[in-house]
Amino acid sequence: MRKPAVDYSSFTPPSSSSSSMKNGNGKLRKGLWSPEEDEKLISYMLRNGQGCWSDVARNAGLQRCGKSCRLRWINYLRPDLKRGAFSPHEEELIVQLHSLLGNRWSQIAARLPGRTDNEIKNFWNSTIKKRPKNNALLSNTILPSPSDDQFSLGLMYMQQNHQHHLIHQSSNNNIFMAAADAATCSYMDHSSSSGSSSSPSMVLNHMNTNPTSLLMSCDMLLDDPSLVDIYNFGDGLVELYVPPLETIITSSNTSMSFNDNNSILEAGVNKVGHHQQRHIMEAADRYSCGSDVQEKLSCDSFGETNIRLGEWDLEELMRSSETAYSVPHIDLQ
DNA sequence: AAGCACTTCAACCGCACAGGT
DNA sequence: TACCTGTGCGGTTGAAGTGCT
Repeated sequence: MRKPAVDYSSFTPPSSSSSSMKNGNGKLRKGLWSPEEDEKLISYMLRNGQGCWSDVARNAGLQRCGKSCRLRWINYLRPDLKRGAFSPHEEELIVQLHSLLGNRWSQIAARLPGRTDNEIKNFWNSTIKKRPKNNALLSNTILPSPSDDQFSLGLMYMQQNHQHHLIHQSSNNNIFMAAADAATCSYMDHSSSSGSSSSPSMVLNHMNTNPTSLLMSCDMLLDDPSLVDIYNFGDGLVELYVPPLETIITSSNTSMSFNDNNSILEAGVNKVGHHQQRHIMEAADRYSCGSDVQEKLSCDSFGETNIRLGEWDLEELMRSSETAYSVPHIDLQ
């Protein structure tokens, strides 16, 4: 049941006769999409781009709800989707990301360009989940933790030597994730610029449940010139690995403008450097706590700089992560 | 060839959240 | 403040494909 590639060259935008765009009797279709429906949606999206999905359904002449159109486009028709089986690297990445993020499929998918959350979710449920536990991980790091509780306990384990508290599923978790992401990104920069041979893995350290102290921890991580020491696996130091989202994005787009409408990215340099601050802001934005981070950083403006983001060798990271610390799997079932 | 069991994956459902009124 | 609408997410379902007997 491998999905076929979509041939966009065969789609010719229909002459936009508004009367032909109207729905018929108003009865919405369900179930599998026909090639004709696909063609209508693709043509409309290529001509008009994404707008209100209800309007898309209506204006494209589809007897579908907007939600269905969105799903079809995102999961199947989008031109930038990657087709075919998951590569071993993608597979390992999914396992590692799932060990950290749990069933946050959209966040996992965001780090796998061309893959959708639905695709990854299906892949996980049909393939990886069914493997014996000791085969679930290809080489390293944390065992998959299918529940959020396990995820939380894993984090608690990571922090126990610092007498920190359990990070539980709460609004604070977004900030934690932002800080964790930022720490990762910062490390990536640090590692690449210093030529460090340390494992390019994610550090979840000095993190706390309190959003403020968490952000301060993040600042500390980013400001500390001896950052690399954090990765030396001393007592209480735990290494995990999550690839920074933007480094993956830039594998296809080598530059990226931060002068968009996003006010968060208009922040500048104050307490931390450009690079580090950008990581925090981006991560914060991803985890919907941008205002908190912005307040914390109280920054100026990035200006209109197009920032070339660091390239990232996935294979190298995978090799390096073999040294990563393992967090015990805690089965709560 | 037919029937059955299993697998895959597209699509739906229900819920949460944000923004507008 | 309450309600409505749009959007996004994770869980689940069921149709279609595949393999085995």
